[in-house]
Amino acid sequence: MTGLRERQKADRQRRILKAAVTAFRRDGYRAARMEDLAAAAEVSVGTVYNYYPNKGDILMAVVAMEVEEVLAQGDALVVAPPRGAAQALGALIDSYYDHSLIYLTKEMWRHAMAISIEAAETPNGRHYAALDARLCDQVTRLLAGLQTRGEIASGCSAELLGRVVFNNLNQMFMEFARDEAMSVETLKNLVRAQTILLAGTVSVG
Amino acid sequence: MTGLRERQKADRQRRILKAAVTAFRRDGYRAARMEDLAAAAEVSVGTVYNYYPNKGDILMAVVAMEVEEVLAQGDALVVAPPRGAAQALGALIDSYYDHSLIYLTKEMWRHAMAISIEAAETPNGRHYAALDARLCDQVTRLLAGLQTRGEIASGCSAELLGRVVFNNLNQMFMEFARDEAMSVETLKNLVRAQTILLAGTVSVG
DNA sequence: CTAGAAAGTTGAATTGCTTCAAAATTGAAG
DNA sequence: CTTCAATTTTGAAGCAATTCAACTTTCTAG
Repeated sequence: MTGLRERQKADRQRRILKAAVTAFRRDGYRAARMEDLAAAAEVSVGTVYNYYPNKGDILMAVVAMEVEEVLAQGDALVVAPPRGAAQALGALIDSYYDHSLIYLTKEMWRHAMAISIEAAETPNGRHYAALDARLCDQVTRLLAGLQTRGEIASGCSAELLGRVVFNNLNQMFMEFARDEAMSVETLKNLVRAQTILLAGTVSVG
Repeated sequence: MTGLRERQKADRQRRILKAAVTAFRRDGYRAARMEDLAAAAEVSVGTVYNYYPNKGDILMAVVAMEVEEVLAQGDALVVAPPRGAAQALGALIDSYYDHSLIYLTKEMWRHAMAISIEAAETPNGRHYAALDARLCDQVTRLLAGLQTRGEIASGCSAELLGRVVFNNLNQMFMEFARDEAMSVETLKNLVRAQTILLAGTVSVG
């Protein structure tokens, strides 16, 4: 079943990813050289490229870890949202932001975002776009649930509103990543006010 | 006054920028090599670097051209907006999108956006952020004007709403740049619906 | 007009990501 | 235990952006 080859392969994969997270966090994504990273993982540069097609993909693997966890947390909230449109949306958005810097630094996020735009048509970019789409969908599902519970006017499309809310929180997260000095609390407060404006306009009671 | 040196300098600057626009549009930003670009401008690579600190800055110069013209057009609209919140906002946003691919291709936009995030703390990134801020401010000024004219509820902060509208149109523009297949018309229709949702919630009459 | 300083140009060297042909390792069959 | 095919690893070569020390051109003053 688990032959030597397979075990070694899994082990190397793990070592490379671990080395990458360490190096990226310590030196920054740009400054971390593929050679250093390979050395830390105790493989050659060529081997790293056997596991990941390029440097950006390694970063994307880290992003995926972060976002998958965020999505899992978010689903729990969508299933049982707090009372009130503002509370529910606020809780979801806070949970996103609170879990945004566990594996990634702002600098790493900046590069991840840059790659996702720059290389939109590559597996890289598509993967990132897919994660984004799932987050957007999650916001939309929450809004749809709130409509069902009668906490948001049912006249307006949850799709449309969800997209706008998501676009806003996403853009604000970029702002946050851009500005090393901005704290998560500041971000949360800003977006909370904006989201209340958005949801408030269509909320009931 | 205009010594030989100054004339040559201005001439080279112009030649380099022109060569860049041509090369970027023809070969794509990534594929256009600094050497080709230098050759087309009839200078050496080193000279290009004497005029622009790096490849990204050349692209940013082109972005600046595009956005400055967009801002000028927009100001005309802000001064005398059409009747009705939806009409006025729609006109402004359409004017942005209609003038987005004059000098730049989608591919160039993608790289420009990537650079602006990736290198947020460099002159490059700051310049791009400043242009963004001016666009956001323009949207806000339009909204403030509509409030004065009584076409939007004066209870809500023009700052806040302007930011949200801008974040949304900006994010949608990124989507547009990411997707080679999306037409400007599609983009305009999508954003129009979203903006009406946003403005409609606070519009009067 | 000429010498020297100032400003600008040049392209070869450097750097770091990526590729790829040769070498090494692992698994399977006899 | 060999043999050989399949898989994987390796690191040197290739490529494109960027730097920089040597070289030119332009300007200024005498």
